[in-house]
Amino acid sequence: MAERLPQYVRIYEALRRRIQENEFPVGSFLPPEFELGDKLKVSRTTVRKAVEMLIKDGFVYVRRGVGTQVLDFKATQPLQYITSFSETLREQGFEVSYRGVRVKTVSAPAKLAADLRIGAGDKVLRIHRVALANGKPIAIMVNYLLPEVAVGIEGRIDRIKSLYAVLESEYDVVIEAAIDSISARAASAEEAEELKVPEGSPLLVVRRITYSKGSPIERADLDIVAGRYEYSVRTMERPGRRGAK
Amino acid sequence: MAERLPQYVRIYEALRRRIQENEFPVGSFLPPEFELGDKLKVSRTTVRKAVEMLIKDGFVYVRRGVGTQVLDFKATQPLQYITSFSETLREQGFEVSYRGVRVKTVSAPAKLAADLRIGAGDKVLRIHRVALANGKPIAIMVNYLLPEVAVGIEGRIDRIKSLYAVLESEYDVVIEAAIDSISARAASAEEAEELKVPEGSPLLVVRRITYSKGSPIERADLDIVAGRYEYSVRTMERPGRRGAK
DNA sequence: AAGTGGTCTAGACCACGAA
DNA sequence: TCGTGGTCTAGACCACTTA
Repeated sequence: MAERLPQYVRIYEALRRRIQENEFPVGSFLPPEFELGDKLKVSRTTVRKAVEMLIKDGFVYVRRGVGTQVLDFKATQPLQYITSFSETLREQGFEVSYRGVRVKTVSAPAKLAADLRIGAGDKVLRIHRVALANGKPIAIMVNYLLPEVAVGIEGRIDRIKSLYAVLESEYDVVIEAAIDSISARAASAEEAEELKVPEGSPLLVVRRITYSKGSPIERADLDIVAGRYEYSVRTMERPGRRGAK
Repeated sequence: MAERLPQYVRIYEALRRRIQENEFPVGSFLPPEFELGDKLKVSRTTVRKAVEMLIKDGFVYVRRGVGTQVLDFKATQPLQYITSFSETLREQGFEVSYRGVRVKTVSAPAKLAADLRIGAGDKVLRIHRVALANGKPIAIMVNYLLPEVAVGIEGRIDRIKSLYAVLESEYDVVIEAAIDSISARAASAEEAEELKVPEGSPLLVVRRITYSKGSPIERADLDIVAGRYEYSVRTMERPGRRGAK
């Protein structure tokens, strides 16, 4: 059971833990990079990779000539990673279940085909579900999967709690990136019926395309009852700027 | 007028340009890293920093033991950076203007104070505007600014096209990160009146906290008419994983 | 076996901020 | 002036893929 993680990841995790356990309180400075390198018996380059991860996750703020300062991470959660709708809800303490699961192989209409970079009319696996949080409808979820990605998944959809987790663990699919487009609209009569809300109720609409090995493998369409879910994301500045004037 | 950019940024820009100009077509491989280093007279480490930027922006996909392959970047736009609402609209070809600008110093209610990490009741500058795209109302924008951040900005709000651009260029404020929380709800009677839509129409609600030097400096509340704007974001996998089982 | 990217070293010099 | 982080070098060895 050897640790297979690179040193910089281990150092990142160690520093993060020490920050979270208040060994480095909010507002204090981390030891200088060369000193961390000496103590941990690694080069400064390796320390810097760990510090870069801390920056990306919002734990520290670095000022050249000054030092690396611990931020109030409790108020600045790291959220720039791919999030799963069902897992996010579970983390918030909801019991997530599904109702009305329908699986079908369908021909992709033009927009979907373009999103998945396949030909219009090509077959995709369509999984339609209503997600319930603590037994209450919260979203209509429709996933369109490339058929070759998860062969035979149709037969076990009912027992799946998180589609992404199953893809990663059972089908060796590593999801590397996702693009989410978020908008809002009013619920149609049909959607209102499925979600048990009045027709015309506002819905938060998330359309996600997930990528593995540089190519799209899935599109997910989520129609979420407004007020029961909030989508959060942390964005960062572009690197390599000079502020002239 | 010397270039003050680091070499890795220049190499990143050069590679990106060559990809976009089809010198490296979609699906082809970039030269190996050591070869790029030789040709450009830099170390492989520097080349790697440039390649990491290309990965983050979704231009290439790297496989160990194989090479660095060019992705279909036209379908996978880089969108993980802080975006300005008004600038995004302008890029889409809309003429953006504002109506009903109201500026006022107000006492922060509890939630706002917590978001900005100030005391409840402390003074903040409140800027309330209705944004118009091609003359048509598209969003109610309310910005709450820490008073010390942009002293005297009240008098020139009318002439400001992009708040963030003015903060960066005129007040030397560098916005380094932002956290957006996105939800949906129905328009109240008052909001409907301001936006010229029927009461109860769905709104896309974006609440953003912007950070400079590790601390919050502003909160923006956007209530956007549904269907006229789409929020897009690209998220990535966590680094440092091993898929056991 | 050969070739690729992934990690890491032990230095060096520069740019910036504070004293 | 001094100490910090920012950039960069010229190597080295490892892990993985393909043949």
